Amino acid sequence: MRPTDLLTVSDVAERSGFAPSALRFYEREGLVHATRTSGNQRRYERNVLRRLAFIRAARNVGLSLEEVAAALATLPEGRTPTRADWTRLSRSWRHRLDDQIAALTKLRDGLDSCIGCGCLSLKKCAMSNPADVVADRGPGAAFLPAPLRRSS
Amino acid sequence: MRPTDLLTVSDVAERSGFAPSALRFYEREGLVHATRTSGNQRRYERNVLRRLAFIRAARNVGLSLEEVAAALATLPEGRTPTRADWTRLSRSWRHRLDDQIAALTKLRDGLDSCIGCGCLSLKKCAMSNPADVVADRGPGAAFLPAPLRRSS
DNA sequence: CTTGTAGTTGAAGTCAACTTCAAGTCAAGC
DNA sequence: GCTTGACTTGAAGTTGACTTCAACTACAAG
Repeated sequence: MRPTDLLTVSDVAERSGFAPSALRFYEREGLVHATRTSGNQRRYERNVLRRLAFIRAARNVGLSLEEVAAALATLPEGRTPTRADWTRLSRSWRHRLDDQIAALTKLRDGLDSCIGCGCLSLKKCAMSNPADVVADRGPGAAFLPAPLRRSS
Repeated sequence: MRPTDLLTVSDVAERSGFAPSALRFYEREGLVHATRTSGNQRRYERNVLRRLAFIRAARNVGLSLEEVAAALATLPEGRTPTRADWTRLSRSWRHRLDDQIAALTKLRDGLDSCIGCGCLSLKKCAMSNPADVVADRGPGAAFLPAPLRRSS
């Protein structure tokens, strides 16, 4: 589309759905990389789109940018990541999603009994204290997965 | 436990699991109410614990404080809320949880096929674009329920 | 009455994940 | 070569839900 096959920031913004400001932010945070023209404008290689797709997907799963960065850092340095590389990164999400679904399901089922009783007891109600645990705010047993958790 | 049956801020903090600072914040925001001693210290009625239980539960379901406030505002002014009042408030969460669970399940199932293909295509992959919709950032079709959504 | 713990306030800080702004520079079509 | 729109930067602002701080006051046990 351009003299070379490099993409401008607005190309990438349009194709990835991320705002240009987000792209710059991600670059500052080390999540994506861009080369520069002689005039200091960003030029992206096409593979950045896959990286951005990964980032969006990871955010949907509930990963923080920090976690995403850590995951991306495990990609091989020298070569272009293969399909298998991406698959490896995605596979761990399955677990995370299972956990999230299980937590919400438990919450919902707790709600069913809660509607029956109308109690909202702090110590007993599955909705406000879903794991049947007396609120112990230690770092240990968090009921909801991080993205859903309200810690205090 | 005290001369009257009124609770101090630390009583409530301990029993509800909310930090005193959160309790003061909730009071400023109009979510809970406290009377004052002659020396201007807060004294809570016991029913505040139920209100706080509701707040915690609502937060777990993914409601914002603003939504919680709106829900609490529908409670009757004059009388102490009945079991039926709380039940009515809780009932609407069932839907919300169902939506959240459905969204996550769809995401997970999308992941299964995604692991198979390793594509992470922006336009096609269920993980980064789970509703099979070209990213249209209008206010309309949001894939995930609000608490899970990453809007851009 | 003294002492120490618990409580009070408004203002400011925190965190994540960006967005917005101002002031200026680059690239491309005519 | 000129104009116009795209791009650059660092700094500051945004949002939600609180937490932290400093400076001060209240309450209850001894």
